[in-house]
Amino acid sequence: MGTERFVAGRELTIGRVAKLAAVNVETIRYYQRRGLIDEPIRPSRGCRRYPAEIVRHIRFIKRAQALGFTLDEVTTLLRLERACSCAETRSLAAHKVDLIDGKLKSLTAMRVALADLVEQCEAGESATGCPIIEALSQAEAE
Amino acid sequence: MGTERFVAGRELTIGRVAKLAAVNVETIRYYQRRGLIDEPIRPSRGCRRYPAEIVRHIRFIKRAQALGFTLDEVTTLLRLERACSCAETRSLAAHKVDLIDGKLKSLTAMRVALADLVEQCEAGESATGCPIIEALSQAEAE
DNA sequence: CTACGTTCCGTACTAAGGTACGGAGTCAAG
DNA sequence: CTTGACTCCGTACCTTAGTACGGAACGTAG
Repeated sequence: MGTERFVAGRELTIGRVAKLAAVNVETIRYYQRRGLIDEPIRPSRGCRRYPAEIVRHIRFIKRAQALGFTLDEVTTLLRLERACSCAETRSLAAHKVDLIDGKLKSLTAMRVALADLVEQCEAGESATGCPIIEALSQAEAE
Repeated sequence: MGTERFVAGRELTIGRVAKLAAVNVETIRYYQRRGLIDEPIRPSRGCRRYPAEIVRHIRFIKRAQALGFTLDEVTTLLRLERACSCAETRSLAAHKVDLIDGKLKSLTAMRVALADLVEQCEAGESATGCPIIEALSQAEAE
């Protein structure tokens, strides 16, 4: 059964970190490989022990992702955090807002077009066939 | 008269199809592998000849993609087209609209959160550090 | 006939963000 | 000491929608 023993200094095993941060163990290893989180000093023999802080770190990454940042951008964000570069951080975030606006625009257009088709289809307005299929089949539409 | 043995000019090489449909030759081969377009009967020796119709087919696929359908869904769409299943098609499209709505919602939330942070950052409201970094670092935010 | 351009075909690679696997090593309880 | 869970590590695989590559066969203009 459970074999976790907490040594002085609240050091965690990777499994415990994974549980606390609600991610997969493999994800943590992946983040280490990508340089997103520090790899703790590994005893020449034995398992790594992580400081409790690492959990906060992983949650930082996850929150950034939830805001639409890629892991590459998170890497930058972490660098900026260390450098206390507020202006650069802001510019990165502002750029991200622009990207999101672009996505919103095209997604909205998509939504309108598709919802229109569904509505036409429901209204049975077409004499010849399914309006959705017809729209897709149009030679020059767009 | 010439070198074309059958119905002059109606049959196309893959390269011509690609040009007419504005896609890569490899894309056509890829669609064939995925079963999205019919593979023309290949002469035991020699290159395949495509009916002009295939171009309309590929454009159908591209338009469906532009509306947010994945290629798997396009496969279904093509099946529904053949089966003339208007109701099923509509249900697929309606489901897609719902998915898009979900994406729009989360993207909008993302946009609001990020734009707020950028604004706070510009206003220099934080005494302690970059509001963006701070927000990401919050232990229990959200 | 020859040269050059296409086509054919399988395989491998791309991005992004992980997940899965297998064998060996480690750890702590009983 | 044994057992069983956990960890380590590299590598392979997943998704989606293609793109790239390389050698061989084809096909057509000159």
